[in-house]
Amino acid sequence: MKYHHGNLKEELISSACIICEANGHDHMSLRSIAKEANVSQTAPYRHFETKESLLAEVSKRGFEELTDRMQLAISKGNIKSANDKFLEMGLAYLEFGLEKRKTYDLMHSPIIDKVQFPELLNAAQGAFDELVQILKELYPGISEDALGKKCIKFWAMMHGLVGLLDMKIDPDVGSNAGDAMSIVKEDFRSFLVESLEF
Amino acid sequence: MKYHHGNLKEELISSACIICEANGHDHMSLRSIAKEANVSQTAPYRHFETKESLLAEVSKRGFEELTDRMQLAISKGNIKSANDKFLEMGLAYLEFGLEKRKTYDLMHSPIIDKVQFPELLNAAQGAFDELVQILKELYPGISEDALGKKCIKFWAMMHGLVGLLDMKIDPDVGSNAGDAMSIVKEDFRSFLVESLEF
DNA sequence: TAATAATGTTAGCAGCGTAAACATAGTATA
DNA sequence: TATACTATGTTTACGCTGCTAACATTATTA
Repeated sequence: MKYHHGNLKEELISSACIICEANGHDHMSLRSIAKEANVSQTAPYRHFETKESLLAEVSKRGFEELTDRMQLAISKGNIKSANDKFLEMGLAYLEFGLEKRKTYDLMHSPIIDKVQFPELLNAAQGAFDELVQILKELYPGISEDALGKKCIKFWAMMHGLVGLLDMKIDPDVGSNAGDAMSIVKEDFRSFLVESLEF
Repeated sequence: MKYHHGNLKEELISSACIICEANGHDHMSLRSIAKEANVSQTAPYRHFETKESLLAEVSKRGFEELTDRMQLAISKGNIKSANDKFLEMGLAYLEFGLEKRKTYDLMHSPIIDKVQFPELLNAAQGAFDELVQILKELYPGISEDALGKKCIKFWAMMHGLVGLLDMKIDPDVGSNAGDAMSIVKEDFRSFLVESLEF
């Protein structure tokens, strides 16, 4: 057993990512992460000033993965039109939110002050910029003001939809209404198409 | 100093509401609440099984206040049309999210499993039902399916907008884009009117 | 009036984030 | 190569946390 680990920082981060998605960021302790890496409880403090800064790193990687997924979604060979790209991107966003729900929660949790972590802020901005680009493509010649509004609306709706997932609140509008997400899932494409007509 | 407090449960809840909105639910300890009520650290356990169940009560009251605000907004004397009611309700929702941001965060935090607290679930459903009612009024004769979709979209967008507030992410579409919320605030009404045409 | 239930206190556990002091290993400089 | 310096690890300890168990006091009910 050598004294120096060699790759501790990276191992702590990836462990944190796994534990965060498994247990949720609120059930994740620095000590348990250190134990899993077979180092002492305080070893992480040689690489992260606080627990929050480790969480910020996890959050940052979440935004990076989200960005990657959105880029990948619109760069598929068979996707041609801006409209299709828009749909695929929306789906990619929702899928990320569904599959990495706990990480998604961390990314939007108020416990991390993004202003204190410029790299995190940058990663979050990067994901948002993907959306801006596709909307620019979709509405060529649109005014900046109108584009800004469309971005906000679409982003807000996507974010709100993910939030609805585990709210367990039904749009109780009738006997066979079903839960919110099933409605969205059933025909997400037509759902998104409608929202294009904001 | 009498042994029995007399009204401890209620005092703990209202203290918790205040501390939650002041510090955020993640910077709120049972012990500090107990101290503020001049009782021992463990006294709260005679009224709440866990800390989570006290937070559930705070969250529930948040949803009740939100519901009250939305009801109040549409019952003003000068509001007549369904369209105006819809706008006022949207404003009321956003205002609540702005003014009680920390409480709003708790209400949507994954740390409380709403399924474990039926009364909380009920309160949340109550707020959602307000929206359903107004949309029913706005679109008489609408199919249940279409109504469900409109509810989801509108709710998601409102929720997403509140979330945007402290995301510090700009829709960076130009030099004078301004931040997301200022765009919304500037002309929230026209913003909402547009989203009626989902 | 006596038993019981409700509601408070005290003491103590294990886990947490974190700071301080110290140990070891790798790196740069003389 | 010897030596200083820096990076990265450990040990110990502090105060705070949620929570449990055992006990004390008061209110209610039979």
